[in-house]
Amino acid sequence: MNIYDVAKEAGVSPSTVSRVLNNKDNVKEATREKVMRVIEGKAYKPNLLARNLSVGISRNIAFLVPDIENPFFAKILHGISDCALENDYNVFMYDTDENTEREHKILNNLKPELIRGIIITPVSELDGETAEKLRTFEKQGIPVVLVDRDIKGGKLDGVFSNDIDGACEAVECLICEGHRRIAAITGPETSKPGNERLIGYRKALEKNDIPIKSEYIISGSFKEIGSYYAMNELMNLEESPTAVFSCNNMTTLGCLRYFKEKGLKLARDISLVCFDDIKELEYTDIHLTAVLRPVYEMGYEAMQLLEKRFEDGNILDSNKYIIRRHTVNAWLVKRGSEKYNWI
Amino acid sequence: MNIYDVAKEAGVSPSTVSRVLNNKDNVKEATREKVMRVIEGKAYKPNLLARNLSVGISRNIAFLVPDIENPFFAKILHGISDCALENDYNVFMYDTDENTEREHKILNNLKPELIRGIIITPVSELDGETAEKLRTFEKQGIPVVLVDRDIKGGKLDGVFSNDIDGACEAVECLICEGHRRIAAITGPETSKPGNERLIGYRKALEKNDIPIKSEYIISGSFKEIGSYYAMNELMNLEESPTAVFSCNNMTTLGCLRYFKEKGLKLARDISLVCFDDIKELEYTDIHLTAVLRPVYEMGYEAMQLLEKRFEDGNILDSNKYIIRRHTVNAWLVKRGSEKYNWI
DNA sequence: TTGAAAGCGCTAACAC
DNA sequence: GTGTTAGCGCTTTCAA
Repeated sequence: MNIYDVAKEAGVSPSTVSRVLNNKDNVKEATREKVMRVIEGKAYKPNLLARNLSVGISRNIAFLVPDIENPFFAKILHGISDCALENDYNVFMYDTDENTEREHKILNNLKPELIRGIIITPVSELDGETAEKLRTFEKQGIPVVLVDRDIKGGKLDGVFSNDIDGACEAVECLICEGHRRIAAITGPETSKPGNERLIGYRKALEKNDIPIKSEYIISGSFKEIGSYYAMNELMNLEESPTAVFSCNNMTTLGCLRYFKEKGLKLARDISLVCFDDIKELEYTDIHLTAVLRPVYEMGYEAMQLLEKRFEDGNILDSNKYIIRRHTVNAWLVKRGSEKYNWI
Repeated sequence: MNIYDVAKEAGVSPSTVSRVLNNKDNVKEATREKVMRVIEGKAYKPNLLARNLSVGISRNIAFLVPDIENPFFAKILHGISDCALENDYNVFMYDTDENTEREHKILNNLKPELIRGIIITPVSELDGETAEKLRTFEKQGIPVVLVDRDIKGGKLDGVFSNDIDGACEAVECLICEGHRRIAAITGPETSKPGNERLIGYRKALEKNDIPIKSEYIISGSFKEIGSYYAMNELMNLEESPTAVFSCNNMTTLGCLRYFKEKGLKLARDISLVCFDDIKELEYTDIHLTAVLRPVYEMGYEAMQLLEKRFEDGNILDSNKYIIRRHTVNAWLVKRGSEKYNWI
């Protein structure tokens, strides 16, 4: 059943059916109703493939995520997915596995004709190739919205969080507890989150006249295992830290693993504050003091930004191409892990 | 740039270009090379939309998931996504939010022309409408593969786990520890996992001549809050249970919440075994004894089953329509929470 | 307000 | 082996 069948049945031309289907106003009410009756009677649904081919645009968007098993990203995807559903968009999901090459491959295979826009949390901010590819998509009229992480050298739309202030607040909370030997297990410094959280850490120390010791700053690569080794290194220092700032949920797990293995008790032998929450810990003995963010909302808003870009029409047409970057605030929730000698 | 441009450039006809593009064998090697040079030189990529419209099939699949924030499903998606990427399929992700109506809506809006197949964990097994819709897709030549949960009254391909044996083993582990008053916080009995885990629970008790008390069986609806209330109800019984079998990761969190609030200590005041793991608890004081499954692999295999169905060709053509249902084994990992009066 | 016809980019049956 | 041509199902000028 296609548009010709409907036309014949309704005694009009295909173009009229098309007009009705697309809510054009230049069609007589009586005709519209006549056509609608056939459409509903036969439960006719237009073929999107054909329409997309004809018009040149689809209603699919692609989301490239570094690790869908990380609850942070699952929540982002949930937000995107909800907003997309409400506005009748479909979401392609691609897991880049925190792997730059894989990201390139996926980006290369992405068919412009199949997608209307891209939402991405890029693997690395150092990576010029991804940045280049994304800009190419923009030039082709396929807008890109970044989430959480930025890309190399370039301004693209995005939803980010104020990590500097959040991190600073977290570390100051440690300082308030009397800590002076505070270490940081960071992510890749080349990523916006990794970088900004480190800046926040530095800022807090500087503000409080605590000298920054380079041996107290170790990258855990935003991974549990990396963090575990980093923790090990830290605690083997001659003057080991009394407190740690962990830069994301994965590195936090690495810390916890280390503490557990070494029998270090949180809030007694060691203090910990971290970026991002781990909700499963709520009912355990681990009472994480953490910087929280409106994660679901970040995903939801990314999709909204993308739609705004669709509404803008083709960027190439206008010079008034406004970059939209939104930064949401993070906040600290104290639960006890910032304490020391407490128990 | 389209197939005509390539044809002109290479001095052949569009159909020859098409033949080269699709690796048909009836084209002279010299011609093929000539065409390939143009294709590569111009970095020409065929328009998938047009091809799909022409051939009538696409390389997109839809995955309908009840809750992408549940780590279990995130892992399933990861498996699906990896297998899809390897075989050059794209994955549409839809979150049904454990909501039947939403599931129907999504299924209704799914465009047959846009998808080649469906992988779904249906919200409810009681729901005839979803079952009906899925069968309609099958009839249209769009195969469906179930994951984890079954659908009402109908045999469709799927990947499941042996929940009966897994649950039984878990409960027997409690019995071994001397427990007699063992409760179960179940999921919807109308779902295969909910149902089978309950059967496993019953089987374990029967095998060990322990009478089954209906007040010991309460549904937590596979949700944290439902489980929390269920736990409350259980512990207010005159003869409250000494051990609990929790039927999934969400209900486990509900139990933990209750225990925490009431100051009940695991392995001392109460015992707990559960279905599915919560990996974040590994470094805490909660040492869950849990039934594990090869979750990632289940997702990966679901995608493989779907491809097998694609290879089968149109079901309507042949009467030898073989249903492929695979059941993976679950296994128990003891970590201590099955103990009682232990600490 | 409506219809005829060309076109979106590709495939495939048929002819040469 | 290769080219011609008629679709796939829709949109959109242009003319009426």
